[in-house]
Amino acid sequence: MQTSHGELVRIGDLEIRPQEGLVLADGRALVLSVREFDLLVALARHVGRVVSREELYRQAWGGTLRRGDRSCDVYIHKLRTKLERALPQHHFIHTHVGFGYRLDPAP
Amino acid sequence: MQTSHGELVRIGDLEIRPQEGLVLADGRALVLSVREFDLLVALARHVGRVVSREELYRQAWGGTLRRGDRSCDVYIHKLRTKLERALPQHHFIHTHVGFGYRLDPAP
DNA sequence: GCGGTCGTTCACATCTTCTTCACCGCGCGT
DNA sequence: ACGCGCGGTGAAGAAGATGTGAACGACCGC
Repeated sequence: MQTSHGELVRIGDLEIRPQEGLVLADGRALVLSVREFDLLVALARHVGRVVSREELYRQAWGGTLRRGDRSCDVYIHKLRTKLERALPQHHFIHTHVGFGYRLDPAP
Repeated sequence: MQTSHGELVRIGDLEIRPQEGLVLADGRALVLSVREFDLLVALARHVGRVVSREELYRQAWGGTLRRGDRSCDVYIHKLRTKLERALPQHHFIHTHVGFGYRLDPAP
C-alpha cells in the first residue's frame, strides 16, 4: 500500500500516519480499528475526490465488493462517528449518492 | 498518492471530472445526482453548441427520448438551479427554442 | 471459560432520486 | 382574441440508496 518511511498525511486537523496506524485529531490520538483505519487511509489517498465503494472496498478490504455487501457503508458510519466526536465542528466524509464518498475538510 | 485524475473538463469556473462524478464550482464541490451529472457531461461534450433533447437523452439516459417525455426539461431545470446557486453571476445553460440547449460560460 | 473487541450481516428508518403529472406563461399563426 | 406548441416549474408517489442500531459468531488475552 504505502511507503515504509515517515509518510504523514495532513487533512485539516487530521494527521494520519499510515505506516504507524495512527491518527491524530487536533493532536489527540484517535482509537480506530484496523478496518476503520484502512478505510480512512483509502479515503485520504484521494482527498477531495469522490471514491466509489468498490474502490474503497478494494483498498481497505481487498478483493471485490459483492453486490449487497454493506460493510463499507457501516464502516463509513463508524468512522464518521469517531471523527465527528473528535472534531465536532468538521464534516470530513461527504456522501455523493450514486457515486461514493469524498473526504474533505471543507464543508 | 495517486495523481492521475483521468479526464478533466474545464468550463469557465466549472471543473468536471467525469470519472469521479464530481463537479467543482469555483473550487467548491457541487452535489449532483447521477442524472444531473450525466446531463451536464452530455452538455459539456458539446460546449458552445446547441444539443437537441434527443441527443441529450441518448447520452444521459440511454435509449430514445419518447414523445411527450419531459424528463430532460425537468433535469435541465434542476441543473440550472444548482449551477445558478453555486455561481450566481453565470448563466450556463441556454435554451434554443425548438432546437435544444447550449452550455456556454459566456453570458 | 470469561469478558472484551472486532467484523459481518440483518432489519428497519430515513433520505434521495427519478418519473410523471399538472398547470403556467409565452410566442406564434389565424 | 383564440388555440396551439413549447418550455419552465412545482409537487406527488414509488423506487432506490444510504444511515443506523442491534445481533451474532470469531477471535484473543487473561
